[in-house]
Amino acid sequence: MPAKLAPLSVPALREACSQCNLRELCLPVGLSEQEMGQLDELVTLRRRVLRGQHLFRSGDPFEAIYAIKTGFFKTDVLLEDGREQVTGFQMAGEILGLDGIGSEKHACNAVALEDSEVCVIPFADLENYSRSIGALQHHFHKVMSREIVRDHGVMMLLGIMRAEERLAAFLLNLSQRFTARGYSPTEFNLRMTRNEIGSYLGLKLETVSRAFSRFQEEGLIAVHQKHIRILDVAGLKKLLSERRA
Amino acid sequence: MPAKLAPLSVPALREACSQCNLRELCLPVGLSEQEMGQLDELVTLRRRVLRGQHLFRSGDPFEAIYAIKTGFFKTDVLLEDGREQVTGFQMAGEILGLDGIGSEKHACNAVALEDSEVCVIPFADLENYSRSIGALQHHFHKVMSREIVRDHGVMMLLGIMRAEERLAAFLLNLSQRFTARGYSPTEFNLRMTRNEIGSYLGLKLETVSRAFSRFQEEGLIAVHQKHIRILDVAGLKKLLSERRA
DNA sequence: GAAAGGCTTTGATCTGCGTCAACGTGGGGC
DNA sequence: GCCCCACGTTGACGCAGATCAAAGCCTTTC
Repeated sequence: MPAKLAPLSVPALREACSQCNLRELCLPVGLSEQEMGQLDELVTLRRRVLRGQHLFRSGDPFEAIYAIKTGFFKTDVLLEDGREQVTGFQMAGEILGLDGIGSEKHACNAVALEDSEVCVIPFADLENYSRSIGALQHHFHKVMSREIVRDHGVMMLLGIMRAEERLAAFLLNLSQRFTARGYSPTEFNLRMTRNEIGSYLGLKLETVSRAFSRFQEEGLIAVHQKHIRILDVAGLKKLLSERRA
Repeated sequence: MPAKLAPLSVPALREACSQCNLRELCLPVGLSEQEMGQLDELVTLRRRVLRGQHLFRSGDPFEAIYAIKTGFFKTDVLLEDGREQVTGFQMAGEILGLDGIGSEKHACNAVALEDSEVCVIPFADLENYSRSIGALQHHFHKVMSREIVRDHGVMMLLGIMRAEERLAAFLLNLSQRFTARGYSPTEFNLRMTRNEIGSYLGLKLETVSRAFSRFQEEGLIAVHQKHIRILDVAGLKKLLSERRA
């Protein structure tokens, strides 16, 4: 875990949201042409975060939320004794930093898993704009709400599913999110290590590795290191719905 | 699990937020006298929910969020095969229904664990009011954000803590919330069954029961059925911070 | 006030995943 | 292009918590 700081800030390229190819996935969903133009004033700053660097750390003062323009992140929480819980993996178009609003400090760490770029959305500005742009206000509320629903899904993973169910749910979720971004639903590269997957799913890395091997033996997927090919989507889904003794 | 429906709606008693003794805990936190008066127009409906009844069910159309005036709730998500994950327990002053905003349908079930009363907050109205009352807007965002942080805490429980750590964290959390409401930090009645605690903590009811017994043997608490007396707060906290082989 | 049924406790046994260990492998840096 | 080291795989074994079982208790209902 590299401790280097200070990813550089770059002055805004003049385009922001209205020209962004993620506008159908990200904050501007549902805004009119003209309203989206207003967002261009809101999002005037980008920030590069190199692989392994932190976008923010738990305890940092909260000032902005971040929309991922390119790249891949994980968020995690650390216990004093060093145990780590990965709370999520985020990809392009998704929002980081919502946990910081409540206490005015970030409540988790956000680490880039590959070289990434984020749009900085100063939170006070967002609240101002969303007071005049109803669609922005409403969509922002939806984004937060979906984060809550997503978290409840993870609680189900962790609370009641067995190891292979957890991994199947994880792969199907990734597949669906890659699809929404125009990538293959069945073939992708994992950006995270087995250890990070395990931490997210409440499993040890050996268990994750064994589950991958088992899925491969059963013809559900083909794994080679971080490269995954899903061979039998229905089979993975069946794993999720069937309970066994 | 009783399936009775249709809790009755009662016309608003003319007082709502400005006279409510929960106003320092609930949505109106941080509002001026005058702004709080405006909330009285927003919250014009209460609803009684008897023990065992649902306030809403997963899939119900989302129209309002709810502030608990009196009583105690659980929220849960059910898997098709009948497995249940309790996602939270809510008490007076806390907000229910935030999960529904994103999809316009409720994403969990909310069940009263004792006879309860909630204030109905029509969501479209809340968004309107919060466009003119900045403090309301901001506080609402804080409420949602804290829900996300709370969920991350539960993910930590479920992902990396052992059974006794989970139960200790659960008791300390209840204690702290009772304290904030003016009740004893060390003596209270659980409103939920061992099974519901287990479902929340990702444990089986027998494990919960055994952990209670163990805590009692060790002099940390006194348990008699649903009645809990915490004898050694520091001891419970120590359980959380110390890692063992 | 008695019966019934849900909830809780406790014990015995089982098992899925963790732990420990050893070895394989591929990508990044010199 | 080679070496190194972080990452991944696989096997053997152990244990925390699940499962199965049985009995007692408390609350609700009529």
